[in-house]
Amino acid sequence: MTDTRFDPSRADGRWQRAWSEAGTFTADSSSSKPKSFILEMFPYPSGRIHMGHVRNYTMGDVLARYKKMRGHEVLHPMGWDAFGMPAENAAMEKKVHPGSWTRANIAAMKAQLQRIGFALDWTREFATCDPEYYGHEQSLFIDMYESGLVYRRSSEVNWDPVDMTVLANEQVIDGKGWRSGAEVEKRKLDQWFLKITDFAGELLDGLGELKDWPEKVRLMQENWIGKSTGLEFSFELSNGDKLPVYSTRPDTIFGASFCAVAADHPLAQQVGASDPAAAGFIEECKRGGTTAAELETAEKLGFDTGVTAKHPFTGEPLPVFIANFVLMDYGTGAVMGVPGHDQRDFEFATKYDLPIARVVASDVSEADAPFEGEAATGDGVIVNSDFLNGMSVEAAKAEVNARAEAGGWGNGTTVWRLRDWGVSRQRYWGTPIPFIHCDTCGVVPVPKDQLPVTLPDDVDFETPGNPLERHPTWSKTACPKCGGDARRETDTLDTFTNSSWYFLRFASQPVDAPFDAEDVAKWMPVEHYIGGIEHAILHLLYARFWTRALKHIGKIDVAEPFAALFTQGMVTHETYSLGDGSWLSPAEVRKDGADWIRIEDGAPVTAGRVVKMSKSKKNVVDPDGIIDEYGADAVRWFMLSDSPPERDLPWSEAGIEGCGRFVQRLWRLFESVDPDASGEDKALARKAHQAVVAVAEDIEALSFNKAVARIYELTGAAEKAPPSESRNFAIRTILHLVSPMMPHLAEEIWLRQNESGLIADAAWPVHDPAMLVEDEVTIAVQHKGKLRDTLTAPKGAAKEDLEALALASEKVQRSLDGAEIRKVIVVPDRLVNIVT
RNA sequence: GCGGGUGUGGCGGAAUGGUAGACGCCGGGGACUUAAAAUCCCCUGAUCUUUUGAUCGUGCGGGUUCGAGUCCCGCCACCCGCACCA
Repeated sequence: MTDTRFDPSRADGRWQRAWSEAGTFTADSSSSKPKSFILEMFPYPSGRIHMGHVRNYTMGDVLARYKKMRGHEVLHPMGWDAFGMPAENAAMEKKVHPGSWTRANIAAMKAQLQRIGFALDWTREFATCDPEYYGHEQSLFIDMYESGLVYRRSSEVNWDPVDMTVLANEQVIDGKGWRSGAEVEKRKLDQWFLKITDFAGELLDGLGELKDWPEKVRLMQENWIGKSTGLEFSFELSNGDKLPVYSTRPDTIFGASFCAVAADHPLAQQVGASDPAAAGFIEECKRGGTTAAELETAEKLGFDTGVTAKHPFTGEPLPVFIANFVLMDYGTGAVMGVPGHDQRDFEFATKYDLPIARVVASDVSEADAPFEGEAATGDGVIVNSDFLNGMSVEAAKAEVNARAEAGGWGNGTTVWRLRDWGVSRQRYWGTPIPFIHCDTCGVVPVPKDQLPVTLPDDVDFETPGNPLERHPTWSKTACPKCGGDARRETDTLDTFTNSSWYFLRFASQPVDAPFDAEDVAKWMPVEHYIGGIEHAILHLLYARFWTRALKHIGKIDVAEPFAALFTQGMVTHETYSLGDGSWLSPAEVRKDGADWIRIEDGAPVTAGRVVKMSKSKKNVVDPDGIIDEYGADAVRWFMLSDSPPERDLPWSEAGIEGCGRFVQRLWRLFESVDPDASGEDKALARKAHQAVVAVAEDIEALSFNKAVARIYELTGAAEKAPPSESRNFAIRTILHLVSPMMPHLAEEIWLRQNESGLIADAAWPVHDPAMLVEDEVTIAVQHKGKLRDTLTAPKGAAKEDLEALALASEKVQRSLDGAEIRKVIVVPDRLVNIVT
């Protein structure tokens, strides 16, 4: 029975069921095999799987299947990052409960993932909105609270007036909410915080050990944590108070000509209270835009408070300004202004006509060198600075720090840019914060035997704001301590907490605890974590923090959750637009000669830039339709072909067609095996052995595009070769090599070749090292640095023989044209270069 | 402004300092077919040349080297991240 075509519509489902029934990809924690935890960032159940998911999960899938073939016990799980605002928005717009909306999306997306044939352990599937999951999260949150890692304080927060919620600093982009895009306001609220700043140093130092993380991500986190060292010291003010400031350049202290405080600094508030002009200026500062463009051009503005600060060394009085460029939430919210050596201070001093002194110069003789329109921020020697004169910048810093500490007016300190993580959200669809407010006992954690604190189902989304707060009964409870009337916390946790420990729950999921430390130890850390670069800071930093925090409180013994991180590129597509600027989807247009037109009415269409697939630009291609047409294997193959995985992958109709053709090409190749063929084809056999090694190396380096190219090469060679035992061997090898990438086709062939069991359980082919070595090599012959001829020589030929062979070449002789040979360079097995 | 990345045919991209363009896509020509689809074969960086072949060619300008896409110095362009962080 010879079928001329592979029919994915029949084969795909059959094998997906076979794997599921056999439990092929169920991970066994008690296995004695080496363990591999392969993880892709779990999806938010938005409704549909998109091409970005497909690419992400295909990469992880190839790794997982490959690791299994190499004899590893593989954990490759999948779940749902199911809390979040889209569900509440859907509730408001479509009048469905966030829970049912989310569950329906999960069901649809799971079916889509299963159609692609991913080697996932579905027995460990969970959604973060499962009460079992968030109940354990509540329990961990209480543990952290009891260890002092959770605290509550009133704080000015970023309030999103459209989503009616608080946003973390990280969720404010250019002064606007990351989701709503609305201008963020400042509000004071009682908030829950996680003490990520306790771990700032650890999180920074830990980056050094993450050798298999992209340099880019490590740098982004490093900048985000933002360590700086300097001197914190106090000025004595003319009004009797002290003004603490922070500076990284105490060496320039003799160049200080003013002080400046933030608009919301206590001193500014104090002055503003009695001086309407000051109050007006403070208001103006708060109104000032915070977008990049506005900051770029914003003028440095100040308001002289009339208060002066006494210079700690010279005793000179320095004017104290309220200034629009000083930030309250960094350092002490106040700075000393050194115009000569800080660009902002320079601009400020120029505007307000303050002295600009030089205290750092390239050389002592340059002590009076004028400024050239900007501050001198470079290195040099200290000048015009009394006892610091002649010192290097570094030595002067140390000297000033020492004198400040000895004098008791300052201390060398480290300042971090990282802020504590505000996790309170005034939303419904999230993990309820498991605390109770009692008028007598204060804030009391919910006793663990009462967890989970579950969300009520009967909620109203008609009015904006937090449905939990409006619920008639939910928040009413008894205090666990005194039994009196009390109120439940109505804030829920930021969804980033859900994704901060989910990998631990994948590794181990007992009923009565978040995880079992022993099982966690078996699987963690994640060997390969794959996902988008957009999580470089938030999710990845929070997950690192939770892991360290859980280690700190003795729950686990792992410090870093992800041994290797891979950030894959996006799937992109050309964009199409009409003359009026409206976007068209790829399905609505077609090519007409050299131009694009709308199919419907032939209207001319402009093909625009190739950008990330997005609903707004309509340049999306739905995976389901493509799978219907070409089958799962063709889609998987496309995702791995051509573009290196870290770069963007441009989707193209021609590309997927090519992949579909290749699936059929392989089918025909496998069908062409003549089991009775005999004879050796050493060159082909060698190619097969080489491919086994090369494809393995490529997969391990996640260079899937190269692995794909190697398989194409071997396939081409096998197609052309006459029947032989070697050819059958090469074809069998191809079958194994493609099986992680095209698992359905591979199973189908495996069955047709009467092999037993599933190829998914088969081992990676073993290569013969002796067969990797060529016995003949092609030698390039160069003259004047250019290629003149190539010749064939036995592998390992002597230098003299190669030289003689090269000189014997007619082409080489013609190029030499009788010139005198000065030197001959011979690289064994590679080339001969003749220098004249 | 600071930090990082990328730049190679018509396109996606290969290439331990050693034959630039593997592999795929597009395109051209041919075979098979009544025809089409499918499939197979050949060609496909540029210029010159009938061919043999020659010259040029990895963003730009220098340099190191017998030999540079690869190393060094100096630029340019584009993309990404951060940004009044004292």
